[in-house]
Amino acid sequence: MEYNFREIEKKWRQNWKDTNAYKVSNDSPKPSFYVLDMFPYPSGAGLHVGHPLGYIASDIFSRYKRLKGFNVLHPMGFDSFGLPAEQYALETGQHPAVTTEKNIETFKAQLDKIGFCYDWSREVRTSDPSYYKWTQKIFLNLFNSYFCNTCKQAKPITELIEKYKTKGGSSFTAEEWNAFSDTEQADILMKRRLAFSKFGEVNWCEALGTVLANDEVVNGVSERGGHPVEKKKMRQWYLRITAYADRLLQGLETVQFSDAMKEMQRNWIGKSEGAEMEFGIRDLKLGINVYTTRPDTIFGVDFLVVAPEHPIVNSLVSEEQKRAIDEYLTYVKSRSDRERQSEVKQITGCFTGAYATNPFNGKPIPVWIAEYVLAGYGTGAIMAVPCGDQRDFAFAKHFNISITNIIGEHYNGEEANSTKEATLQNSGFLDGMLMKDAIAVAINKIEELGIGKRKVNYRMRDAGFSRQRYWGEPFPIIWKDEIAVPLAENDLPLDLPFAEKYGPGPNGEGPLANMEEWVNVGGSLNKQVDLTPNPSPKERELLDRLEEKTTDKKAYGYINSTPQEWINTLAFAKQNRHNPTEAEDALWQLVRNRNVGGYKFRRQHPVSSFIPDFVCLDRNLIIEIDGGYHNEAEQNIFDIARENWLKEYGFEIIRFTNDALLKDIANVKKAIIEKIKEIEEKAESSPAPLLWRGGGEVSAKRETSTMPGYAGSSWYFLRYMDPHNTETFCDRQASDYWNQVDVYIGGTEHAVGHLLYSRMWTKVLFDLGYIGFDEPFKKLVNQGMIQGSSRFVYREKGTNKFYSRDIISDENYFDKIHVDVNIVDGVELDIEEFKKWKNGEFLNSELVLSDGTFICGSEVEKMSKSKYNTVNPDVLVDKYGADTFRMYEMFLGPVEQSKPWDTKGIEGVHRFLKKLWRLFYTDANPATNAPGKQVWNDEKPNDAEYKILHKTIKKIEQDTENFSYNTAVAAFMIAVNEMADAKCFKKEILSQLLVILSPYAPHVTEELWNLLGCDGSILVAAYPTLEEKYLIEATKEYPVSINGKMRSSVNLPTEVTEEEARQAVLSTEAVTKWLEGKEVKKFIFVKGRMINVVL
RNA sequence: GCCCCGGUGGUGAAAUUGGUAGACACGCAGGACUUAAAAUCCUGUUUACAGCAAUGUAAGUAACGGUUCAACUCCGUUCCGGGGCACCA
Repeated sequence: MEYNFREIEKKWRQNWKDTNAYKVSNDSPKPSFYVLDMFPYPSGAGLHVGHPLGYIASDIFSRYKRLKGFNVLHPMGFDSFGLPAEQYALETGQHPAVTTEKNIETFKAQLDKIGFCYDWSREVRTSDPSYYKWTQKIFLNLFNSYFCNTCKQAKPITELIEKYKTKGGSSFTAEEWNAFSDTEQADILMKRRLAFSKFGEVNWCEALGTVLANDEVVNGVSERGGHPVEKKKMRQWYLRITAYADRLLQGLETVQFSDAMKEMQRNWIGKSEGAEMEFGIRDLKLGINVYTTRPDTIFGVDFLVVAPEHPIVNSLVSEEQKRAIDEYLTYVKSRSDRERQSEVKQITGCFTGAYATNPFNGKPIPVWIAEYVLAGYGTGAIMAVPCGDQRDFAFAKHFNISITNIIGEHYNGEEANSTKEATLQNSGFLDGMLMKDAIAVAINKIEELGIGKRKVNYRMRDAGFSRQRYWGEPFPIIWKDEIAVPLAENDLPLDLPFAEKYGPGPNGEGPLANMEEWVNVGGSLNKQVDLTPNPSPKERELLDRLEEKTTDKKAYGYINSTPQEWINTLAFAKQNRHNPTEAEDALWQLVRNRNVGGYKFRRQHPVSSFIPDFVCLDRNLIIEIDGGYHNEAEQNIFDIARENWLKEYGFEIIRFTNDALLKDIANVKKAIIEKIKEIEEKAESSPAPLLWRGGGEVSAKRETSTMPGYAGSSWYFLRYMDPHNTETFCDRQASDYWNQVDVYIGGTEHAVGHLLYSRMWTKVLFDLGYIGFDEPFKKLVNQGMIQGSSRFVYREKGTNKFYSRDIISDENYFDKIHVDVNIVDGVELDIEEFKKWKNGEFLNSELVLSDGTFICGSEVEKMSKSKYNTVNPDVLVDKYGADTFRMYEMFLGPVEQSKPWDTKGIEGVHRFLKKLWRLFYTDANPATNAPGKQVWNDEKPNDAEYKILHKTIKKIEQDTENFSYNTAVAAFMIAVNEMADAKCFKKEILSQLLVILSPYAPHVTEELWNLLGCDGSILVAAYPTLEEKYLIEATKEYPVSINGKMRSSVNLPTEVTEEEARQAVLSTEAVTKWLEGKEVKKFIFVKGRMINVVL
């Protein structure tokens, strides 16, 4: 009888399947334990040996915990929405649902071969409607929630609406709120929702006609095809993860992640504390807000720098600098993100001509613009302190700006010094203070003077949540006019419609936009949402008046002729708003926030089918800003006709030319105020009878984006707890029972993506009361990457001759070609296989050998099919069995460590299992055909044998708890070696050894367990209890050092006293030799450890 | 540039609170069994020097320095490798 792993493993896998051995119940008196793997994306390539590393580690831990008496949840599923399937569909026309299904089957078959203890009845797939129904539901929870800034948690948006209705908001009263139209209210609410929509920049690839995700853009060109990619503003969905920045930081204190992982998350969140303060601009009634973390350096400010994109720039530029600034702005616009990033060290900038005033010493400070200041961080403007900041220093040197030194000798004139330890000089009221102390003093002063305030900034941005893609969750959102209307819960799931083509839609929309029937819900919409317009009281009044006046609305031009036209008008207006001309922006800066006359102005706001540049609805005033083309005769006629229409609606119109406005904005302001006064004095200043809403047939469109890959993975760990629930995503009882994931195993590549998003979703669900914990993962273990070890053959350039690596002196004369690692033994090429490889591509090549062998070159690279360095676990499992494969992967080294794969050592582990087998049965003798015999027996073990066992139990427990599996495997080897040496074949010992080994090698241990005649399955055996009494030693071999160097050893009773030890040691021969003629200065005795004699 | 994590035999790697550096394997060398091969078993394997040998002496955990009776382990400086962030004020 011998270790026939193929039969054994097949037999037990079937048995475990038949008996539902891995099925886990939510109803158990045992304590719960949750071990989770990061679920895989089912790619077409299948598994390579790198994938199972983490799965094996978690499987061992699950089995161990189970033996220890826990009810262990250890599920697996698939992150099955995503880009590769869609790209594959684009190329081959195969539907992603089909390829995904196929890939999952392959994955499961491969995983099953390795013998994992997953409860497959709990499998989830993110692309399954029964799963994404709940992804959509949670999205709606996010959509219908806001972040309360006082209680720092998510709350239902209905509470906010109630507050607005009764108490108003920060910039409007309750009355005003109630008078707002639906659109206005929706816009305000959108600014608070946790999942929200706004215009944002996306990567637009004109050549591909599509929007690309960040990871599809490499160095400014598309990953596929290498086409240029530009930034484009489009409506996008976002998650307001910034609201949770602080809690995401604090939560890190409560979880066991590696320091590196925590650090990465902290960096990503990028919290910085400082102050925001205003610098007044001379001769202009303007101020520039800057953000700084070093207010202590305020007296060292030599210039201000504003981001080129900052809206204030236009108002700052002086007449003399206008040309230069325009040129610089043109230059900045011409620069791609790629250039800006790759040429960081290149210093560019331009002086605006404006001067700010240092509020503390009145010093004039030149204001510059430069691309090194980012519009998106802080206020988009900085105070530059060249003596303390290297970038500011380089800038000052480059443009010859004089540098003020406020840190004395700490500044050497050669480079900036960002120390906080210097004593301040030339710093007014801060003089003589240590910089780190001065920070608080300066902030207090700033607040006292009312020129600024303490401010915390985060580098993290809100997370983009929409993709112009097909293979993802559709948004349960319908756009009614400009308002996002959520689907009702019982209309979920909103199924992803079946697609036959996967090309992009119009205007940068995703493939779904091409499916008109699906997109246009219009009149066909019945139960989903009430799409009847709900006019505000003011609108209602206007509508009524209009109804009285006319029966033919279209004749009056009051409304668009079709709903579609109206929607187009709205969209067009929105687009205009986001692409203002220079002059428009300047005027907007002037009139926004009720800055002029206290009236609210809107820009690019539809009035019927017209979109005036600016409109004040309160005073029926329209402001038009004309570019040069308005001088042309044809345009002039149109302008007049349009004015007449608008006048008929009751509007007054004033016009300015671009140039006039930019030249003298103060004058423009005066003109507007005068006009308003004029209107106010008129008797008939009643509001204009206008409509800003479409009429006629009810119409709406579905959101055509889909959710990103991380949507489904942000909450999947909850679904495993209660996977078949049709009432809710996870029953509260189930999540209370299983609670947090106790151990989560996966790679570091998700450090700032998945791990942050799932932490945020957990916090939101916690805030809303759906679950009882606000961190999803208690402990995170990062498995290392298994790299590939590539092999190369070298072909002389321009020939068909290959040379063995060791006879090549200069690689430059050769083409280096990847060769399949599976046809190379170590570095020696299997020449026969090589000739057959790639359908005989190298059949006629000449190989120049050295000493009869052909040696390959080698290099460690990422494991990938294209590098021919992948090793398929199936092959190894076939050859050595799953138990050997599992143990070998663990034996390779610490789980967290990355290492190149090397199949060589697997023999050693396989030998170990065979040796284990021989403790039970001898091998059959093929020569004599004599079968192997049973060697195990029922004899009572002796103390020495108990000692081997319990020593091992102790070590395995420690190592397993610490995920130190490589040393655990070594401990098993030691145990088996010792038992073999001691001829310990006793059932009592062996059966316990099997139990502790079973998490590592489940198949062979189950077989032997049964052969021993033990009860039931080893999967549910009791973990042996450690009995310390067998480990107590009567004597100990104490190492003896002389002056710290190991010289000898002495056998002493364990409970020896120092004095006894001293006498014993000093009288041993080996020691007396060293003592000759010297005096013992010190005798160090560490009980149970060692002895050191100092001479 | 900044922030993490590493650096130990020919190779993968071990080493509780500082306490016998190299466990356990791979590979290699030699041997046993065998007609032979496979399988299995045994011995040796950090380096240098001395010795037939057991063994002894010296050096040794990237480099240098420090703390300590004692340092792979703690501290400082430098070098190398891996990962992350990258104009974040």
